[in-house]
Parts: sequence; structure tokens; C-alpha cells
Amino acid sequence: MESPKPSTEELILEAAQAVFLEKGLAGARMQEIADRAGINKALLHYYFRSKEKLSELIITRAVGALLPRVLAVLETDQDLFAKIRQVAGEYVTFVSRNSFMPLFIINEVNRNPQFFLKASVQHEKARIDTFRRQVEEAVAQGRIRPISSAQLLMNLMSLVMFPFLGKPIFQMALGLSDADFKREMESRRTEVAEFVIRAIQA
Amino acid sequence: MESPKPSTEELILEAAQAVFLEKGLAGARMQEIADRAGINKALLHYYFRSKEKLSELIITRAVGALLPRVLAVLETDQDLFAKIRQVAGEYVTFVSRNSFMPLFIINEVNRNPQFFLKASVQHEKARIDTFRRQVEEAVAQGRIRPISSAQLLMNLMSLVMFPFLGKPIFQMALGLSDADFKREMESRRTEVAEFVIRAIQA
DNA sequence: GTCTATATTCCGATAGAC
DNA sequence: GTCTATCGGAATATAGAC
Repeated sequence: MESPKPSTEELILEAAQAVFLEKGLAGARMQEIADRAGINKALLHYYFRSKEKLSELIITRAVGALLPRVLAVLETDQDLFAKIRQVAGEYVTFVSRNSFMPLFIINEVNRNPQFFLKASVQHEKARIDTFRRQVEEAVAQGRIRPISSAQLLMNLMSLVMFPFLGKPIFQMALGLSDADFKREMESRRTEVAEFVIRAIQA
Repeated sequence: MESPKPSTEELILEAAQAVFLEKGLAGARMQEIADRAGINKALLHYYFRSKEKLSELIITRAVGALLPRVLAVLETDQDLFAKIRQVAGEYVTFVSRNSFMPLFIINEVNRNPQFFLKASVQHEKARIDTFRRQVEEAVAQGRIRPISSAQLLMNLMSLVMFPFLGKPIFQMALGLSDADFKREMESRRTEVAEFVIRAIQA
């Protein structure tokens, strides 16, 4: 056993994350968070003064959980193609267990863009630049076809992230059950990388 | 001149669309819609009984404006590569003038997926199937590399749609001003198609 | 059709007992 | 720390005059 009975604070944070991610910031209700945590509203405000403060915590947690996971791979000293293969795998694995997170983050980032200009995220820029230089080098050496590093990065991120955001659309459009969709995502874990590599290899 | 003075109803719908798309369903305020339409709340309820009913209208309008635009290309009798080239162009052009729409639709579709199972969208499935058969034929004839039509469709849609959703992230990560970003999107209008085509051509 | 004024509901936040 | 009860404001919705 490894359940050292979660503290009330942890219960709240877990409940808050679930509700904020499902309903969005504006749609989330303090009452529902309290209910899911098994406490009442008053206690919620005792721990975290306001909905505003609580939501800031959750946003920071969510961004901190998702972005570094995708970006960490970018600055390792691996071969370019190996990196591309690993990013897809990492991301798909993580999102399969946190299905609401991509949409939540995309929303918050769009509604409050300057939140990104500071703090932890700025630090990630170094990792990105490492990757971009690697791409530009490969292009200069003729190892891959000419492509701007910005465009390649956008392509890779798009292929990895979007299918989870558009899940209901794709399920409808392609006639996929939940199980079918899961299978398609599984196969994307490798197919995305191969798709990108074929597009860029000289 | 071609401004036959918009009716109050049109003014409301236009204002409602703007507010809902910017703030999201839960975040939108009837007061703000009334203000932007140049009327008051009471009149809003006179035309559309409730926020609920008004929002349903806006959702239907938005979905009807965006999805057919992307899908229309899929069932023409064009060459496969030509279709791919055209989808990217169509979409980028439209979204440039309706920048909040993709995020809004993605949100609504995720919060209320069964909204899609009925009505107009079901009809689009024929177009999609036309495209899928065309892909499968090309694979069978060895004209393109083996790829499932589902994966190819996801890839194309992802590359076309996601950069607009992730705009703030990309601007931060790549150090792009608004003008820079616009330029990158312009060049994607052709680059996305070439990227996809290189990835699949035999 | 359009307005002002008001009712009603909902929700975040606080007071105060235990 | 945790609860019950309640306040105060905000947002949706309606009443009723013009």
C-alpha cells in the first residue's frame, strides 16, 4: 500500500484541477470543487483565499506538467530524427492520462497570453533554441531538405497535439468509437515521427 | 454602397458571435452583447428568449461557417495533391478573418460532442468518405506511400488548424511579433501542402 | 420594438460557532 | 480545521410603461 491518506489541501487541488479542466475557468464552480473534494465552500476559501488564486495555482501546475514534457526532449544531445521520434511518444503517453489538459492550456494561453511572458516558460526558450540550431545545421549540411526551424517545430507540435483537441470531430468524421480512437492515437505514437521524417529527409 | 442598415436582429447576432467567441460560452455576458449591439438587455431577451437559446444559434452558425469551408474541397474531382494544396489555402484565408473561431468550435465540440451527431455535420461525412477512397486508391496504385486515410486526414487538419490555436505559445517559443506570426501563417498557406506531399509521395 | 425598473437566481466570499 | 448560515454582488430574466 502507498496511500498515506491525502491531506485536505491535496484533495482540494486534485478536485480543483479536475473541475477547472473539465469546465474551464469561467465555467468552474467553487461548490463543485468542494463537493468533489468532500468538503464545503468555506473550507475551500480557508485554504485558498479566492477562486482567482486557486485557478492561478492550477494553471501553473498544468502548464508546468505539460510543456516541459514536450520540450525536455528538444535539448538532449540526440540525433535530430531520434528527438522527433521521442517527442511524439512522450506526449501521446502523457495526454492519454490527462485528456482535458491540452484544451485547458490552449484556452488559458489564449485568454491570458502575457501569463507566458514570465516565469518558468521563458526558461524553456533555451531548449527550443537548441533544437532550432540543430535543424538549421542539418539543413546547411544538406542532411535534410530546406525548411525553417519555426515551420518544422509548428508542424511537429501540431501533429502531436491537435488530434486530442479535435477528438470529437475526428470521431464523427472518421466514424471511430472510443476504442478505435485510442488505437489510432497509439499508432500515431510512431507514425507521426515517420511522417515528419519522410517530409524532411533529403 | 451596400449597407441596407442592419436589422436589430442582425446587430445582436453579430455582437453575440463576437462576445461568445472572445469570452467563451460561460464567460460571455448578456450585458456586453447588448452593449456591443447598441441596445439593452431587455431587448436581447425579447429577440432570443435566453442566453441558452442565443448561444445555440451562435454555435450552429460558427460550425456551419468553418467546417464546410474546409470540407468542401474534399469532394471535388480534383487530383489528390491539388486538393491538399487547396485545403491549406482556403482555411488560412478564412481563419485570418475569424481568428477566435477555431478555439470556440473546439471548445464547444468537446463540451457537447453529441451536438455533432445530428444535423448538418452528418451530411459532411459523404465528402470525407470521397476523399478517403481517393487516398486509398492512390495507395493501392502505389502512387503514394502506404498511409491510412484516417491518419492522413488527421495530419492535414492538424497542420492547418493547430498553429492558430497555439498562436500565443508559438509566438513566445519562436519570438514572433504579430506581424512575424502573420507572415509565418502566410507562408504556411503553401508550405503545409508541400510538407504533406513530400511525406506521402512514393 | 424599445426602454427603465425590478424580480430572481446563482455564486463567490465571510462571520462565527464548534 | 471544519462546519452552518448568511451576506453582497453579479448575471439572467421578466414586468410594464411608452
